[in-house]
Amino acid sequence: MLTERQLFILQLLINDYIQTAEPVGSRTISKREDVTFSSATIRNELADLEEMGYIEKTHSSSGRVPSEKGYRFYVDNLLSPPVLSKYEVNNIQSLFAERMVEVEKVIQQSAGILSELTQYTSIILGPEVFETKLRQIQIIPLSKDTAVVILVADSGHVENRTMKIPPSVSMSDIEKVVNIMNERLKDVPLISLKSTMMKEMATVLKKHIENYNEVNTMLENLFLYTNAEKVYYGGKTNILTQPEFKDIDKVRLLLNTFEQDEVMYNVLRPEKNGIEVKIGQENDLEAMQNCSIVTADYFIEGKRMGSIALLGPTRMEYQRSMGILGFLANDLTRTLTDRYQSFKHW
Amino acid sequence: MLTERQLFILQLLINDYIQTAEPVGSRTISKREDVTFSSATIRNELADLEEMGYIEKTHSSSGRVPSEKGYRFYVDNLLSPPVLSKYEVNNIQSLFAERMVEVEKVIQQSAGILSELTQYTSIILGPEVFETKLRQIQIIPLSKDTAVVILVADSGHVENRTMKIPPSVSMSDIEKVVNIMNERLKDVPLISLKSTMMKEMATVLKKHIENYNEVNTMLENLFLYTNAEKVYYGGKTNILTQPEFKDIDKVRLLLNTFEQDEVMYNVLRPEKNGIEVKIGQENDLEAMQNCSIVTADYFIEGKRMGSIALLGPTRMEYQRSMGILGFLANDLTRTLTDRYQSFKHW
DNA sequence: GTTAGCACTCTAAGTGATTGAGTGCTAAAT
DNA sequence: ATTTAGCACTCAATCACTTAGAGTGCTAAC
Repeated sequence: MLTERQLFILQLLINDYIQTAEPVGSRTISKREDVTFSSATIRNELADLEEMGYIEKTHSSSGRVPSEKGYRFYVDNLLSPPVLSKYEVNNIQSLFAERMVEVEKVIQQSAGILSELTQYTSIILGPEVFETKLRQIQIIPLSKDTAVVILVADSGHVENRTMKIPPSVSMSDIEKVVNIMNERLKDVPLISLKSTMMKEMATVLKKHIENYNEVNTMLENLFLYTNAEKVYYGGKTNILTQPEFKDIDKVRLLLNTFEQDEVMYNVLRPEKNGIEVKIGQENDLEAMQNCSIVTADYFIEGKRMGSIALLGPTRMEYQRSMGILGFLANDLTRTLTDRYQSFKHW
Repeated sequence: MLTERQLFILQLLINDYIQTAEPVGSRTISKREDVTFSSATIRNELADLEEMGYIEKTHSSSGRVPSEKGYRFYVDNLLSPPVLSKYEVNNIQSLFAERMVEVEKVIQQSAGILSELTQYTSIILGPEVFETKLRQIQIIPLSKDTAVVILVADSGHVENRTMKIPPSVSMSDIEKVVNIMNERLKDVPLISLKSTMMKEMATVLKKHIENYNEVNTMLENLFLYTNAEKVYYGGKTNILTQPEFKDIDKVRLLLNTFEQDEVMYNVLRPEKNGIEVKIGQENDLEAMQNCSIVTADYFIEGKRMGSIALLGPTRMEYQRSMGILGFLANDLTRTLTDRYQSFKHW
C-alpha cells in the first residue's frame, strides 16, 4: 500500500513528466514550493515506488519515468474530476449550436474540434448501422445489365452499391422485388437486413417471381458486406509533433494502421461503459505500444451508437483529455437523441 | 551544347544517384565497364556539367548530385522509351480483367496497384463531374422538416445531401419539383446542373408552385457546392521509406497536404496533355519541394476525365514511373470508355 | 524518520585526431 | 589538343577521449 506521501510524489512526478517528456529527478521534485521534505527523502521514496513498479529509470543514473502500471494507477486513483476551461466548453458547444442536419458532418466537425483542442489525434466511429433503420430502398437502372441500389436509413445515412443484373432477370421482376422489399423491410435495422430479408421475403418472392433462384443469389451478393461503420479522423498528423514519435518507422507503422479501417474499428470497440483508458501495451497493437487511447461512447436513447476517442503518447494529458472527451460525448448524445426523436415521432 | 560524352556521363550519374541516393564521384563512374576514360577525365567533364548547372556538390569535396535542371534535362532528353516488365504488365491487366462494375472501385484498386508496383505514393483524381450526366434525382423524406436528396449519375456515381425543408413548402410541392427536375434535367452534365436548373426550370416552377421563392432558395442551397471530384490515394506512407524523408517535419507537412483535397486537386490538374513531370520547385507547394510528380490523364471518348499521378522524391525512377503510369492510364481509358459505351447505347 | 554529504554512474556535449572519398590543378603522356 | 597520372587539398564522418552535469544510492549524523 502506498503512503500519503508516496501518492503525492507519484502524482507530482507524473504531472511533471506529462508536461516535459523528460525523466524527473529528486531535485526537480524537491524544488517545488509545496514540497517540504528534502531531495534525499524523495530519493528514498522514489526507490520504493520503483520497487513497486510504478516508475522506472531509463538508465542507472537517470531520473524516473512513469511505468505503464504507474499511468494506470494515476488514471484510476489520482485524477481529480477534470475542469474544462471556458474556451473549451465554448468551442464544443458552438459546434452543436450550429445544429447541422447531416450526422456525418456533425461527426466530422467533432473530430476536428477534438484534435484542435487537444493536439492529439481524434478518432470517431460513426453511428452503428446497429440502430439505424431502413427507410427506403431504390433501384435505379444504369444500363441493360447494371443498376445502382440505394439504401436510405432513417438517420439520413445513404448507402449505395452498383450491381450487375443477370440477363435472365427482367426489369419488371426487379421492380416487383423492390416493392416487396419496401413493404416488408421498412424500419428493419440495417444490421439485420440480410437475415430478415432471407426469412421474411423467401415465400413471397417464390410466389411472384419466375427466376427465384437467380434473384435470390443476386440479393445475397448485394448484402454480402454489411458495411462496417465509418471511421473519421481529426488531426491525423498531430501525434507526429510528440517527441516520442521522432522515429520515422514508428510513424509509418502507426499511419498505416490508421488506413486499415477494420483494425481501428476493433481498437475503438470499448469493453466497458463510460470513459475508458487504454495505456500502452494494454491495446495489443504493435503500432500503438507507445500510445494511450481514451475512448467514450455516444448514445441514442440509451443505446450505444459509436465511440469517440483520443490517441496520444502514453505520456498524455489524461485528465484534460478525459474531460474534453466526456463532455463532447455527452453533447453528441444529446444532439443525436434530439434528432432521432424528431424522426421517430414524425 | 553538351558533347556526346557529357550526355553519357550525366546519364550515368543520374542513374546511379537514383539508385543509391548517394552523391556520385568520378571514381564510381570510371569503374563502370562501359566507361573507357579515366576518373580524371570524368572530373573535368563533371566540372563542366556543374558549371552548366546540371549537377551540384553537397559540399566542396563531395561527389555530384543532379540538380533540378539536371533532372529536367534527363527527363526531356535522356530517357529511352520505357519497357515494362511482364510482371508489371500482368499486374495491371489482371486488374482490368476483373471488370468491376463500380467506377470508384476500379479507381481505388488502380491506386493500390500503382503504389505497390512503384513503392511511391499514388494519387488519382476521380472522374470529373464534368462529363457524367444526371440519370435520376430522388427526394426521400426523413422527418417533417428534413429530407435526403439523391442524385444518380449515368456513371453509377451517387451523390447525396441532407436538407432542411422550410415549413412553408409542402410535400406535394416537393414531389412536383422532383418530377419536373427528372423531366427537364435528365442527361444534363452534373457540372452544369445548377445553371441549367435555374434557366430551364424557372418558368415552369413559377407556374406550378406556390411558394416559388422559398423553393428556389432551397434548391439553390442544395446545389451550392458543386462537389469537387474525389481524390484517391494508394500507399500514402510509402514515401516515408525514402531516405530524403527522414525529417519528421517534412513528413508532417506533406501528410497534412494530402488531407487537403482542394490543394491536391490543384496539384494534379495537368497543364499539358500526355504524361507530365513536375520536378521539385516546379510545383510550387512548399511541402513538395523535394518531390517530383508524374501525372497522366485518362479519358472517356477523347474527353479528359481525371488524372492519375505518382509522387516520389525528386530522385525518382522517372523512366519506370512514366512507363507504368502511361500504361495504366491507357487501360483505364479503354475500360471506362467501354463501360460508357454500354451505358450510352442502352 | 529525515537529511546532508559524498562517491559513483551514466548521458550528453564537446574536442581532437584519423580516415577516406572526393576534388582541382599541373605536368607528363598520348 | 586530349587524356591521364599524380599530388595536394578539403570536408564529412567516425572514433577515442574528456568534461560537465544531473542523477542515484548509501552512510552517518541530526
